[in-house]
This record gives sequence, C-alpha cells and structure tokens, in this order.
Amino acid sequence: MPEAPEVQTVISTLASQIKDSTIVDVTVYYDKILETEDFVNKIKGQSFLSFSRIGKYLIFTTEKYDFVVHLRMEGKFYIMDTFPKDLKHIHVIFHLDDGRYLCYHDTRKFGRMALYDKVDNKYDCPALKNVGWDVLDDRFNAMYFYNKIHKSNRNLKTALLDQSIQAGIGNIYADEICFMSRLDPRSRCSRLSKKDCEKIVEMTKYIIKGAIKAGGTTIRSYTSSLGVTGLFQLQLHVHTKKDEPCEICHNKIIKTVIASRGTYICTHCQKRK
DNA sequence: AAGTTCCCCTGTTAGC
DNA sequence: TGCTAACAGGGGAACT
Repeated sequence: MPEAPEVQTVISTLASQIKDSTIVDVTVYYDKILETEDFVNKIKGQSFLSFSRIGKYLIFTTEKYDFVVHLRMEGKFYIMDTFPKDLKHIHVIFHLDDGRYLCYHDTRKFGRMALYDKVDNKYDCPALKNVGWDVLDDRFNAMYFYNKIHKSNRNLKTALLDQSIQAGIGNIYADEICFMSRLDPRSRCSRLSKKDCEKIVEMTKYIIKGAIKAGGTTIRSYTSSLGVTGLFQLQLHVHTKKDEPCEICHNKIIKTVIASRGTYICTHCQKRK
C-alpha cells in the first residue's frame, strides 16, 4: 500500500516520463474512480505541467486544473507505448499526444481521482481539505504534534495514521516509527511528553526520507515502459516480523490489532505509556 | 467535539 | 480437492 515515499517515487517517475504531455482522450472503464463531475471533458486537451505530492496524494497541475489522485491500497500507473491488451483491473486510460497511454490500474478499485480548479497553494485544494501538513513539511514539528495530540485519549498509532494531523504515514511506517521511537503504539497520546513527540517527529522524518531515497535508488533500475508502481525495498524492523526476534533485544515481536490494523510491536523495547 | 464503526472492493488465506 | 467465509486496508460518511 503506497505511503508517502512510494507516492513520491511515483510522482517523480511520472514527472520525468510525461511532463508536458497533453491528454488527447480518456477512456473510462469504472467511473466510480472519478469523484468530480465532467472529468473527461474537462481534462481533455490539458497538459501535465507540474507534479507534486502532499501526504499520499498525487497532484498533477495542468493549465487549468489540479488533477488529484489517491492510490489507496493498490492503485498504480503504467505508461504503455501501445494500447494495453489486458484490461483487467485497468479502470482509466489517458491517451497522450505522443501516442503513449497512461493507464490507471487498481485491483481493489479503492483509488480515487478528481479535478479541481487550479490553486497556488495545494493545501487549499478541496481534495485536501481534511489533510494536515505533509510529514516532510517543516510545519510538522514536535510542538505542532504535541499540541495536536496531548489532550487526546486515542492511542499513538491512531494519531500517526490520522491524515488530518500529519499526512503520509500508513500502516507500515506507523509501526516502524513507533519502534524507532521506542514507544508502544498502544500508548495513550495524553501520556506522551514533549520529548516523546520530538523523538516521534524526528524518527518519522528520518524513516520517510530514508524510504524515499531507497525508492529513488530502486526506480533507476526500472525499464522505461514497465510501469510506475512505486515499489521499493526498505529494511523493516518490526512490521511483518511476527514471532521473529527483535534485532535489539531478541525477544519475540508480537502481532496485535490497533484501529483494525495489523500492528507489530517489540513489547520489550517499546515502552507503553 | 472526539472517537468509533461501517462501507467500499477483490485477491489471498483459513477453515471445513 | 473444492468450496465458502474471513480477512486486509485508507479514508470518508454516518453514528454515538
């Protein structure tokens, strides 16, 4: 499931591949993907001028619009030199002026795309009205995070996954952030100190930046038309490591459920507050 | 107001 | 072996 680093990889790759391409036609096979009215007619004739990311949202800016995409769990873009033969799971195809096709592929059909009038500050885009600062934005800092959570009765993991506080963390990185911060994700937010928040924010930025670097490294081995999936290899410390020994203390990592998300914890290294 | 639950989907895995 | 049921998960709507 793409989180901020994977989305960054996707947007960077697309920027290098389709910048200044013009959309001459759009074929839609599953229109629930499209959230705004008259999407196809509006986007026809528009060109991909600039590319940005806030949290897990991809933002393609054209002459008139911000074209906003959320990949949710399994959304992927493929660039094809010829019209795809296998249309299974392909829901939207953008025909580009140079003859290539930008294909949106999504097995679970959870992804969404929308078109809004272009704005200078992307945080003002209606698609992002409930989205907090991107995790790499300087405004996502320790005091901001502390002020957002210190009166909350929720647990730490729920706060990390709450995109209205900070945007870009998904289930995998939430576990990794808690591990690196040595805090149990079940800890109550109201019991966390400013020091804890400093550590959490520091580790969040460290992990996300590291993952973006890893993604950037991996992407170079891609052959051009094969696709833009944003997959990358990152060394995980706890997530998916059920029953494996913690690399620090060698106790078994446990799996539990928090906020209906599978959650991995080293209960020895990660303090529950 | 804050927090929780349900729902959207379908490939994969567990259970019989 | 082959079937069905349970499960996974991001985010928004609906609900408490």
